[in-house]
Amino acid sequence: MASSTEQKLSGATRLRIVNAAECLFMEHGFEATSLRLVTARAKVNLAAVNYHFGGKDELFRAMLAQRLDPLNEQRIALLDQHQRSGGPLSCETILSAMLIPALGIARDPRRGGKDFLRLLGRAYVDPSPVLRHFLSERYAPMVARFKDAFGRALPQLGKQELTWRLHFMMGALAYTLAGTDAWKLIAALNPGKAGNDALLLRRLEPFLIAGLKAPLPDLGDEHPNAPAPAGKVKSLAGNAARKAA
Amino acid sequence: MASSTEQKLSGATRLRIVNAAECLFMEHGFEATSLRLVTARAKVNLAAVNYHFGGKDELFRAMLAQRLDPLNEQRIALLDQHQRSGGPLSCETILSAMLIPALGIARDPRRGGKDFLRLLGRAYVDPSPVLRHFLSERYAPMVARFKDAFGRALPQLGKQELTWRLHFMMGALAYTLAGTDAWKLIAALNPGKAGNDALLLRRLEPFLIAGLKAPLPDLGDEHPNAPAPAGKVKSLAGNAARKAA
DNA sequence: GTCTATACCACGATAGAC
DNA sequence: GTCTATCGTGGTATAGAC
Repeated sequence: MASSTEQKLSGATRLRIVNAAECLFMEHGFEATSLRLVTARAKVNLAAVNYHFGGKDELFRAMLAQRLDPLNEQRIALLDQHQRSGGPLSCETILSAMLIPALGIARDPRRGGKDFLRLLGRAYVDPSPVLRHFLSERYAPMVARFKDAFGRALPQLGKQELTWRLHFMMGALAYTLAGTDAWKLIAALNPGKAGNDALLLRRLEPFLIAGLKAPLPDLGDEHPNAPAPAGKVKSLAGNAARKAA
Repeated sequence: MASSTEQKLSGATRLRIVNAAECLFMEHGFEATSLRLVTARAKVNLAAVNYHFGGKDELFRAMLAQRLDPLNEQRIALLDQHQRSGGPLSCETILSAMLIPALGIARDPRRGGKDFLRLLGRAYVDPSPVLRHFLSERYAPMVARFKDAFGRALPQLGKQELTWRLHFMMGALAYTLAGTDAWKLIAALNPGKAGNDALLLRRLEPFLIAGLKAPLPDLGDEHPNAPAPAGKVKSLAGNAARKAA
């Protein structure tokens, strides 16, 4: 049942590097973290990063996978557990299988805490194609399982519509977890209190559930106040025809 | 009635720099865009950036403000227009005042098109404190106006709850606009068709509206003087206590 | 006040000695 | 496996020309 991510850990050096990189990447972000800083904290030579990982990018991805894969595996396991326990699942139950493992990370400083979620949210909107491809690959199994589960719970949604709603949901989730504001806000309001993060999720939950269950959009273009029949907009084609470097 | 953002445009150099920076920042992102590239495209000396803007950060912020401020002013103007035309506004109307100006930008390559919205979304999750402060400052007037409008349309929400829901909504919105996936997906599905972006917003709209109107969360046993240990929140913490490998 | 040339120092990467 | 030396490129600061 080991994580499916790990290659051989050849020595202590590799481990020291990822551990140092973890803190620094989460604290300062990718670009603001220099390999010289990482190697200094890890007490290894600068060139060791290149030897063990091949470059800064790959160190980043390795560190990300080490946290992300267990999170998604945990989500799937929780969903499995719910599905084994009988009848059809409610949206609330399915959603909780996504949120609770994330909450567990947010509460565990040893797994990066809120900083990891923030880093994840940032990576999610990063324009770098390699990072995007890496992330979607890592997310794919989890997303597929949950899409299926939500599809059963929301049969009125077509396949396309379901895809979009999950997209919106992941967006609200990513930004909520990623934004510094949310965590700072709850920390400022209730400084001494535990469970603020749980409170945040209990607020996010009804918002997302209602969004998922929302009535189907009216996609007809025939409405009097519908903004754009085809003939009306000409600038879009020009935009799509822009040069792709 | 002019934009409240602009200081004196002393010369052509400053303009040439922002124009060049706009394309490059939007295309490659902040870090991947070098000042040497910008100044080369603008056909000005490298040091001119530092002279006119003080540094790369401030050039970025200046360029961002030039696009963002008109967008938010347009949103406020649209909301004003709706409010002047009579009775209380529906959530749908208020939301449309936010979405339609953004749609206008997405469709206008001369204002950055979708690239600008993507850049905006990225900036939104940037960990840099200066950038965050800059953005929240630029957003503040618009957010305040819309918060007030939504507050009237959703009187059942308390002030705090309203704040959170707007936060969630902005998150889903920013993510949807920022993500490359959404635009690529609609472009792939309907390559020749105009109005795809409008279609996306018509799908996003009911999701957001339903989320805003969602029933109030059950914040359960949280009381000011009842400190909550981990085991307290039953449905969440109980499950969260699973193995932490 | 504007603009230019140039010098700095930190960064990521790499080759080659050990 | 590890280390040193070095390369090309990045943002920035400054001195001085116009």
